[in-house]
Formats: sequence, structure tokens, C-alpha cells
Amino acid sequence: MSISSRFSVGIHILALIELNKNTVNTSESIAESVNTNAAVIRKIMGMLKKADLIKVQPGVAGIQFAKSYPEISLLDVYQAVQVVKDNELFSIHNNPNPNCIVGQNVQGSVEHYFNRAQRAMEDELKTIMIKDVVDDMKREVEL
Amino acid sequence: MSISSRFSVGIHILALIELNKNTVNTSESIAESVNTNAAVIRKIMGMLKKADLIKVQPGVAGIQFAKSYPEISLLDVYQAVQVVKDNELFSIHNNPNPNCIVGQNVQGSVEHYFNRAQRAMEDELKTIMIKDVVDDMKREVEL
DNA sequence: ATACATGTAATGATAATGATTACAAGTTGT
DNA sequence: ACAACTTGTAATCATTATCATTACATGTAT
Repeated sequence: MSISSRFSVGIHILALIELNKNTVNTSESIAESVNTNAAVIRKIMGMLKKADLIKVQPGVAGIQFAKSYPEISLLDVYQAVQVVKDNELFSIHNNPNPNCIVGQNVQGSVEHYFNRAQRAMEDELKTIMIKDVVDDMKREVEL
Repeated sequence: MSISSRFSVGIHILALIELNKNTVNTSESIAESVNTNAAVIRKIMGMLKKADLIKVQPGVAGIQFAKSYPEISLLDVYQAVQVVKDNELFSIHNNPNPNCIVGQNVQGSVEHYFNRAQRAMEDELKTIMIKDVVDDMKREVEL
């Protein structure tokens, strides 16, 4: 299993806004950079918009940041594209046997620890900014 | 998306070994507790065996721990059941446009941060022992 | 009004998972 | 040796999620 690439595409989109400041980014041009279909980009743009990360207007070309660019973390994107539901990174086996004491209690016991692990990952994402990714890229490209 | 329930089933199996010390656990009896098919249990048992967490013999009923029970962490199980490949919790969009500087470099820049987040989650799993889960369950059941 | 953008729904291909069935291979006790 | 039972493992199927694609409605600007 793997977390949907919507996440990495979302990051890609936001990075492009900063890196292509001087040009107008359309879903078409972004799709070219990502190498996917424009409809896919538009769908993800919609999610980023709903999460108040970007501003997009129907009918008018171009994307802008909706909040201060350096303040956008990977966690913001991760949550925006809804790639993992709250406390559901790990799935617990659905139907334990109701007649088995163990079966009935494993779920509750394990759930708490699963949430702890998921939170550790998300806390780490919170510390990483889109700006960090973009700065890395700028450095690489300038070599 | 969600990480396969093989993980929680693997934990379930190991917990049963400790909780049912006095009885012989067969893939059939475990399958009843988990409420799934015995073949599913056998497959996961095979993975736990390969990772040297349990001892199972073809033809002979019963499972035993292969290493000291209190030393088995959730990370051990997680790795045994191969629910997430190394550094592939997050998937990066496959085919960036080779003509686009940004497309080509997003991957490398992002990968490093993705690995960091995955490692944070796995480090947390390392601190949680099967014994912790079992102790919680014993406490709950005794209420 | 035309040209072009975003928004969104429907469809299809692909892949992963879990359940199930079936059977080979190993062990034990008589 | 044989019968009964177990693990090991492969094949198949239904279900689900994702991504790509097509199509079209809706919105904006010149």
C-alpha cells in the first residue's frame, strides 16, 4: 500500500506557483509539468482551494496562494488532499468474533497505539514547509 | 487509503499466543477469534515465522514465540507483514515531464522529507511492545 | 458572442486486499 | 503403514481505491 500520489502532486502544484511567479499557471500547464491529465490537476486544485491554501476562480486563468507562502506546511497539503482520514492510517480488522474475549478487545487496545504512530508522522509533516521543498529545488537547479 | 489490516491481524495472533498460553492455538482457532479464514491466518503466520517472531512447524499444531515475548515491538510485526515497503509510505507521482525542470526535481526534493515522516512513524512503533497491548487487554478484561 | 478557463461527473483500466477453495506436504498416534 | 489432522501455498473472485480520460456545464474577459 502507499499513500495516494495526490499528496505529492499537491506539493508539486504549490511549488509551481512560487517557482513560476512570473507566468500564469493554468491547469493545463501544470498538468504538463506533472505529466498527467488537466482534470486531475483541477480536482486537486479544488481540494487545495477548499482548504484555503490557494485562490482559484472559475473562468479565470491562474492560481495564487491564499495564505502566506512560507507558512504552508506539508501537513496542510496532506490534510487538504484527504489522503489519509483522521486516525485511519492503520486499518483494524473489521469483524472480530463477538464471542471471543480477545477478538473483542484487541481493537480498542491497538487503536490507541496506532493513533500515536500516525500522530508522530503527522507531527513531522507539520515541521516541513513547502518553502523548504522549494528552496531545495532552487538550490539544485542553480548547480 | 489505509495500511493493510495484516498488521492488526499480526498483532492479534501474537497477543493470542500469550493470552492462550495454556491451550494449543491452531490456524483454525485463531481464525475464529479474528473472524476470518484460516488460510489468511496461515499466510500471516508464515510472514511472522519468516521474520523469526514465531515458531511454527508444518504438520504440528501450535505456535510459540521465537524470541523473548516482551522484546517484540509493533515495528517488528509491521516489518514482518510487509505492509509498507521501505521508504514507500508516500508514493511520488510516477512520470514527471522530463522537459520540465520543476517536474524533474520535485521528486528528489520531496522524497527526503517523505522518508523523514515515515521514519517518525516507524520510530514510534518501535517504542510500543506487543506486551503493552496485551497488558492493556488483560486490564480491560479483568474489569 | 467567442475564446478560454475552471468545476465536476461518468467511465474505464489497473492494482491491492481479503475471503475462499483446494490440495500438497509434514507430523502424530495407532 | 495408515488415518486424522495440521501447516504451506497457489488460484480464483469480489470489492475497493486510484488515476487517466472524456465530456460538458459554468464562469470570465475581450
